Amino acid sequence: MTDPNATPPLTVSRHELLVAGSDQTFREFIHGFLAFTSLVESIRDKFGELLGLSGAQYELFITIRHRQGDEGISVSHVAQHLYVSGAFVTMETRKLVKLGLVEKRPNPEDGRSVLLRVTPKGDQMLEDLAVVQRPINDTLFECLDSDEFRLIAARMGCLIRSGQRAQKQMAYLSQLEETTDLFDYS
Amino acid sequence: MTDPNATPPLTVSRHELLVAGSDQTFREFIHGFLAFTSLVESIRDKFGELLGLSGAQYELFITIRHRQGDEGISVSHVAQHLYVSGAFVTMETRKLVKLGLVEKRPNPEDGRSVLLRVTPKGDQMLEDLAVVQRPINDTLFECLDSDEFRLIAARMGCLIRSGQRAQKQMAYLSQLEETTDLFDYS
DNA sequence: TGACTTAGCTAACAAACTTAGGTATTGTCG
DNA sequence: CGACAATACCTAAGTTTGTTAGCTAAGTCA
Repeated sequence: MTDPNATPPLTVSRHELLVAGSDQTFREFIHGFLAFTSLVESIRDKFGELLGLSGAQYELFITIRHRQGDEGISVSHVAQHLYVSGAFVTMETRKLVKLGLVEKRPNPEDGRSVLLRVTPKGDQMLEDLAVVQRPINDTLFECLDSDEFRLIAARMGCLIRSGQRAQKQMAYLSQLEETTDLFDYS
Repeated sequence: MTDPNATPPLTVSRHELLVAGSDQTFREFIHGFLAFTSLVESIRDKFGELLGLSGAQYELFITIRHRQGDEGISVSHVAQHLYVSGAFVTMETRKLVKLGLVEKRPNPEDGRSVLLRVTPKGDQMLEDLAVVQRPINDTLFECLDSDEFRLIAARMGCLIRSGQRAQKQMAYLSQLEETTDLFDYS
């Protein structure tokens, strides 16, 4: 028999993430974070729509521009940054190339590799879009003052690295599960 | 002819979000935020997998528990919180009901409405899962100290409200576009 | 009562991916 | 050098994750 008054077990243990010994704040924070994420994604879909792109295509597009450097970025590197399969990048990139927004050229240093770069037309489209993005982004982060924004921006790199560690840790744990069947509720 | 040395237009204008008059930090922040979001989502998919659920089902599942209160939550309210269609909630909920994790009962106060609630079996599964979540969540937010965590957690509500405003603003602007064809690059 | 709106369901479809399997190229090691 | 594994990309087929359209039942309100 489960005690209906039992406190559910904590979903975090670091004392920095507990408030009065409870993970309630953390749980609220996670749900809030996910809700905010949905909102940001729906807005990004609209940005893409203005350019005639799907949300995924738009994300691919701005990722290429952000990472292209002087020479361009390879398909596999884009896939790594977006955490999607290379095959998906190949397929969606083809559409961007067809639209004249991205160009592909062979990597002179590696015959297997292809370098992706945003075309001048693509750059122009993104510059035009900024007119729309500006007021939306201003609204989106209205809550943050200068110090708060800088703090969070400065933490992003660390958060991504810790996220990658957590992801690996999770992969290990879930592979462990496979062999022990701890969660077999069938 | 486009001047290759021209600075791209700003994607934000609030001075709080600009660093030395540039939106470079903001752009990095957005890309970092999206990358972090992908990592969190991939981890959540794994949590779901341990319970035999897809990522979307798991998200639905924990959202029902989070919002059910004493009486349960309606299909349409869940859909609103997750920003998905009611039809999708109906379909995925059916699977959770079949697995015995969620129960549906008619809303005594409204014959059209159905109330969703996590069953004791479902609660037990989520409690067992906490053992795995704890170390992963600890790793995921290693970068944040107590003050930073509390600050960000305290800002979530405001961020969601501003996100909703931005979403409406965006819907308005994009509907405006439809009639003016400002972004017709065809 | 009649006209409209809302809640939920089903079915058909579209979008956003993945996996499997192929080819060409490169790196490595006896 | 030659064999062989690994890497980069591509294509095709399938899966997951949603959506829209249209229906029924129930509530709202003049």
